Amino acid sequence: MIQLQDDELFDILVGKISAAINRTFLRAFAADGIEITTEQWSVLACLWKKDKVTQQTLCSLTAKDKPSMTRLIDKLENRNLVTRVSDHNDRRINLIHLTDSGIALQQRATDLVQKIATKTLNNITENELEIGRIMLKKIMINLN
Amino acid sequence: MIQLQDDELFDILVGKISAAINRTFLRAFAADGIEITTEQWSVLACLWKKDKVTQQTLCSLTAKDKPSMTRLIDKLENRNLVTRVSDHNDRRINLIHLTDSGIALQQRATDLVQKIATKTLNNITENELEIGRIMLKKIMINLN
DNA sequence: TTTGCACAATTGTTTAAACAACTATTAATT
DNA sequence: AATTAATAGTTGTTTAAACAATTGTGCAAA
Repeated sequence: MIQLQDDELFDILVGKISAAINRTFLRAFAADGIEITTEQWSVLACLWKKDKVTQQTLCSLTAKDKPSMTRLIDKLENRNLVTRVSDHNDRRINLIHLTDSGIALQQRATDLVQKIATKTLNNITENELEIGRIMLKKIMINLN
Repeated sequence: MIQLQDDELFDILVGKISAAINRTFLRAFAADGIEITTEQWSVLACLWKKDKVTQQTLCSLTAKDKPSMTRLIDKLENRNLVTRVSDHNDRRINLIHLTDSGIALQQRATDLVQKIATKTLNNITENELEIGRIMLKKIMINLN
């Protein structure tokens, strides 16, 4: 029998960890004058890796639904970080392109995230990290 | 240098795991005719462990802020699962009491959560679970 | 061809969450 | 005793997220 209350899995479960990470992110970004939310960052992070993809692709990568993505892209477009470019072959599709500002943001944001990650993972051994990742991966698989 | 993108820590980070758990919970509860949200359950779970505590205590236990807790308690009170009882010694304080319905719900909800937990943790070894918990605990500490 | 189905994205609506500001009560300080 | 500070809880407002329903486009079978 698995003991759930009072432990760290419970914390995941009730979203404590992701909420804490979210807060940390927002504050760190704001402190650095980068005015984007964690969600917006997660989309940008996908684009920095691979640009000019459909909104649907971004949905899959970030596990958000389509309406959420539409509004996330709206905000990123308002801040002039991305643009919607209609696909010539299939007019249903918007390809999301990074703007120059969007591209320019990558280095600063990545540095900042790296700094947060380092702090967040402080004092965790290689082994713990590896096994922990395996556990999380299995959890994700079991949830689908 | 820690590789963040494309892995399971990234999934925590962007809230994928807690969102997935949240969805699973909501659906399982709804399917069983239990009309409470994951957040409401997390408060009830605290109360089933220790009843008649302040809202502030529940805030700490669930890592939510006071306004969120006020509204959570409002909903639980509307569904007749808890009541606010003013403390005689300190009238600022509400002690949150489980009602009979609130107490009665415990067994069903706990069974259901146990079932979800078992499914979610399927195929994860004792060792992975233990090390994973250590990792998550350290992450929580580092975030505070 | 046209009818139906599938897909990409959007809009509408409800519900939750976060931050700030406020009220009421108690404790501390002078 | 009077004033100030601190604590518990609430309310107001903004912002995000989830679900359902809709629009527009492309594809495939009758």
